[in-house]
Amino acid sequence: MNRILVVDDDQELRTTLVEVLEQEDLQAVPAQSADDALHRLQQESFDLILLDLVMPGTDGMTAIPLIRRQAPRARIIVMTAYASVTNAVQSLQQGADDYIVKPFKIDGLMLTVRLNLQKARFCEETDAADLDKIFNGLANGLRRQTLQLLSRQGQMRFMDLVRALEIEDHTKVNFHLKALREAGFIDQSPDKLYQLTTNGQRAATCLSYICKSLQA
Amino acid sequence: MNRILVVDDDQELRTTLVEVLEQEDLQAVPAQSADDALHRLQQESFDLILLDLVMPGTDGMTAIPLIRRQAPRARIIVMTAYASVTNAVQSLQQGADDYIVKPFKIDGLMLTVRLNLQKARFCEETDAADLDKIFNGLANGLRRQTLQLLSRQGQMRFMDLVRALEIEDHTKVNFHLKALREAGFIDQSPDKLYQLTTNGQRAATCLSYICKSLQA
DNA sequence: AGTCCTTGTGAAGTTTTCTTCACAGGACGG
DNA sequence: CCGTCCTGTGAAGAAAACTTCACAAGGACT
Repeated sequence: MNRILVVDDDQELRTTLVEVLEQEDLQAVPAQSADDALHRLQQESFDLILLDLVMPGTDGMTAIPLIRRQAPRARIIVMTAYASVTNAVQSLQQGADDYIVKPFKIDGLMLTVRLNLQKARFCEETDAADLDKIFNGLANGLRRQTLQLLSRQGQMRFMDLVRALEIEDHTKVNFHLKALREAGFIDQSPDKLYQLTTNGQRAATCLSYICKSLQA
Repeated sequence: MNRILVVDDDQELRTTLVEVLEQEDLQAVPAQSADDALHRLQQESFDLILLDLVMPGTDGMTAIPLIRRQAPRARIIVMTAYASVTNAVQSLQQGADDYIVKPFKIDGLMLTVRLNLQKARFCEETDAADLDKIFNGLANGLRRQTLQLLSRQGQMRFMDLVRALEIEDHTKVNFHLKALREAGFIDQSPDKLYQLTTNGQRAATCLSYICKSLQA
């Protein structure tokens, strides 16, 4: 069952939210302040956090990155009565995942909650196994170069790839291509051209992000 | 010099923006549509992209993830005359980095541009480590868990770490800690507490970024 | 002093990954 | 038809990564 942390200083709203969520078969825990929430996060884990922005003590905006650090996986949904474009942008830049404006209809909130839980679930599924695959794919220099090449060129023939990589022994390249194929990063078009799969593109994107950030 | 791509279907605004940016010692290139922009991104690279949302052809919102894919490291700033909280949230969820409302004062725009370029630069500076080292550090599941743990907890004693990882044989953990230490990702405080180094934090950030990008 | 727990080291052994080599079928030009 | 290049497979060996084991110094507690 999904666990939700409700952070709001307004006791009435807090308990209402908890009740509503529990009616929907979700496990909800109330927290009356950001510090209370952070404290609770140290002990238990949550899938989703409903966070009020305006609170006494540590305010919600400040709390977002702190929460994010304690619970990197959790979806953070900001709730606020003082909504503005600037404020919404800032919230998301701080690391929130969604933003809803008070007062809201219960239905609207539940939709948002469900949507975010679904995204979280999708993330979990892709998680452990895929991560290993990605890192295995990216663990080798030759494979990284291959992904980058294919990402840039789109499609390539085997020997062109070998020459672009400047490897004498083509079977060595073959070995790594096989590894990439088995990891689901590349496949071959009917005419034998190698190309990235969707997952491969994803991995290449990860890679290029890291690479670029490493170049001074 | 920083390179900026200005994507707007309004010719007048487009040229004005390019002029203003060039006056500020930035290299600006105009694009009249999302497709034009994507095409240009295939050939040249940009540090920052000013993107109008409402355009004929592929609209800006749709273009965001496509641009993001071509230029994972570029800062994307959305400009729109039809601003709303919902629209801003959606833009950022799609992968934009910032959002400004038309009409804007040139000063305000420049501030936003400068701020985003600075963030981009900061990102670049933060990673000076070696790619192989990062991937070696992240190649192993146990090491990834360790980095994440330390990133969340700050400092940990050896045996607490071992127990948190649920590994029976403490020497196994020791082996990987040594690897992480030699890779420069972790070190030990005088009282033997393990903690992330600056590079380790970078690696952990990379890791969590990758996790995140798997959700997208 | 004796007994645990913590925090290690180093070597031996195992597993995984990578490289190299030997070979082979198909395409294609001459 | 012959040689050559493309595209591949599979096995054997080398190298790297990982695990396990044996052991030990230093605290802490009794």
